[in-house]
Amino acid sequence: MRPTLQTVADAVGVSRSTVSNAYSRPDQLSTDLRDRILSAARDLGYAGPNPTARSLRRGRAGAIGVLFTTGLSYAFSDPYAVQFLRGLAESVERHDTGMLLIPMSNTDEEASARAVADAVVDGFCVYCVPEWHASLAAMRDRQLPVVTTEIRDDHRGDEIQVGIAERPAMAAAARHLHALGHRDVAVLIADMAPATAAGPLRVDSPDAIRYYVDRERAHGVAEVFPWAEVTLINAAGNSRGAGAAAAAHVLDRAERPTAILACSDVLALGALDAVAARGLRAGADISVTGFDDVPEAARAGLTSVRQPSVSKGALAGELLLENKRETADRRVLLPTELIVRASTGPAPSRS
Amino acid sequence: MRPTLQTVADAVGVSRSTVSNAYSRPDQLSTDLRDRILSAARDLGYAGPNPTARSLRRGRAGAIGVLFTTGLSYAFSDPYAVQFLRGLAESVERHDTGMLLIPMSNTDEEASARAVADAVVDGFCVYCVPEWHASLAAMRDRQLPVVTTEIRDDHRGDEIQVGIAERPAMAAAARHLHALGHRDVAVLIADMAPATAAGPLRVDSPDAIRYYVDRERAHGVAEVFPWAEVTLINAAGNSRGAGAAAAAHVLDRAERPTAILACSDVLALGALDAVAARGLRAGADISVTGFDDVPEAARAGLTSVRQPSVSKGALAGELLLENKRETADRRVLLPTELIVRASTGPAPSRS
DNA sequence: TTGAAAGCGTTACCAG
DNA sequence: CTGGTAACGCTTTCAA
Repeated sequence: MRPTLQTVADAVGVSRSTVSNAYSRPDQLSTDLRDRILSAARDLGYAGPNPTARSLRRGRAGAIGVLFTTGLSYAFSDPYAVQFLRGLAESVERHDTGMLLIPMSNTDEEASARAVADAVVDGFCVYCVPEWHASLAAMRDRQLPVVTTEIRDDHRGDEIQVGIAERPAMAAAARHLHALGHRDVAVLIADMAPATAAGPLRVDSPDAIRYYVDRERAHGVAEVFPWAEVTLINAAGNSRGAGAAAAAHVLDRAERPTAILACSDVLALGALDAVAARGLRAGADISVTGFDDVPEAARAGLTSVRQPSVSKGALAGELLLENKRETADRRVLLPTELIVRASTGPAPSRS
Repeated sequence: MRPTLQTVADAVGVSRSTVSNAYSRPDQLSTDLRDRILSAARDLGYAGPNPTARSLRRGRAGAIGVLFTTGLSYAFSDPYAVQFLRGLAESVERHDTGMLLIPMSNTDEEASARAVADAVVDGFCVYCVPEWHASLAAMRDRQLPVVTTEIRDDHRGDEIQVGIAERPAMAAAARHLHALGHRDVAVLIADMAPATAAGPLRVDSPDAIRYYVDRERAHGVAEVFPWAEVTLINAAGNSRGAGAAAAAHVLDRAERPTAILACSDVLALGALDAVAARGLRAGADISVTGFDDVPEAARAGLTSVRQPSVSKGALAGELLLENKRETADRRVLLPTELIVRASTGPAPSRS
């Protein structure tokens, strides 16, 4: 049998409490005794206080659960996600807390729900999970603090929210294109619902778009361009490849749009790939905008809507772990900014 | 106070065990009683069995800890890491297990060590952590099953190992270049130790390289080219930007090497960026090879050493969670293959 | 099909 | 500075 605190206590001839103190409160006992206990523990092969037992007793798991969609491609392949996660990791670490990754399977929602129910955590951070996913219900059942990256009007209970104003942010990009004379634009969304086909999509209103972020950003475009004249393309995934494939759908048309607004930089970078592959010049023959302003965007000269990804993650962690009481502190709107680069330019005159 | 199993049991007028069964063994009681219990639980606001308590009692944490270096850039920004992680996630999920991310801070090793000591997990997966890191000692103290992605001769205890033969894999790339007539080559390593300066590095033997993977791959190069004639460049980070900056160091020399062997694809892609930025043609003016064969490599026409990243992760998870007994099953060598693309070509004749 | 009892390994409190 | 006592919330025999 594995040695426990008791084993060590017996060996040294002290009580459990003292051994416990030797590990968790070094100042509560003489250095001498502490050393004796620690070395006895080593000799006995005691692995240190059992974290599970400690958690139970302390009433603190020492970790937060991170729910994120696996989508068609793995979420972390988006640099934006990586940055968000880094911010989250930093603040979580400062609170001596870990991150339990809970990938949301799209094929087996029940498995994910079970994972959520069994997660040894003190709270959850939800990131890009479709609102209909079974695991979200399971999460609410846990009645733990929750932070989301979506600022929603239908504020669910007391979820903490940290995010950006999606519509105006995207509208800024749309307005930029409009000012450049563009009138015929396409919007690239990532819709990662299972079994969605990539390709053009015809919906009467942005409201019909399933994912919150896609939907809101589409609304932003609709604020500037009449929705009926906008071409909506579903990339069915959030990756560079998916973006390229989706862009191909409109680039190869006889009457191609003069601009493409992508809902993420990875999609936009893919669109640029497709543009280049056809020998077209971005910013001249066709304009492309992205969203997030990831490092690659700068390198590629991509006009993009910048959002503070790292801070978003850091704040999410901070708010979740400090669990502020005042509602004002539980909803943070972060600023965005349109960064104009070479990928956008005046609309070419139609032939 | 929060309701517990007992609260529900009292309310319904049954024993704790019955309520427990209602959740964990639905077949052990009548549907009727079960429904009564579950609805009472809902009314009382009972959040379901406490995962921590359950873990303690069952002796199973239901998660594995993933140790990875944060390096200078966040580890997941390497597509290779993402693929590995995806494989790991898949097999871990199949075992109804979660993944607890434990980033290894380079600036505060003790914090990481504490995180490892407190992690509620059943085992660890170590991925790209420098061997001297304090957290590894903390991990061994836990005496839990461990899987590494390095096949080492100094086989540490009974760690499970799944990896590739690093030297021969890299030697294949070197041999390919040698056959093309290259004699003056540079090697790009990622060495992410804290406070390392990027730039050329002069070491008497690959043995002096700190990171296992860098070291072994350098050895592979040394099997083909006399080490004294190889230029070693430290990118001090594993990112595209770091690769570009590192490559610049040799590209701007009067006598630049005719080929660059990068220890990862992201570094190689960065090198290609640097090559292109100087108006040089990869595969003609200078050859570049990568390692991993991530999707971007194909897109960029990069010659690379392919390794089965996803399977590596999947196998790591599998072996860790099944915890096979026989030593033969605890060490898996995965195949690699050199994929030749346009980024390598005959060595240009020296002017 | 249900219930009673016995822990799982720790930490917190309070007395000495 | 040290030790006894009482939880923490659950699962698991085993017997009824």
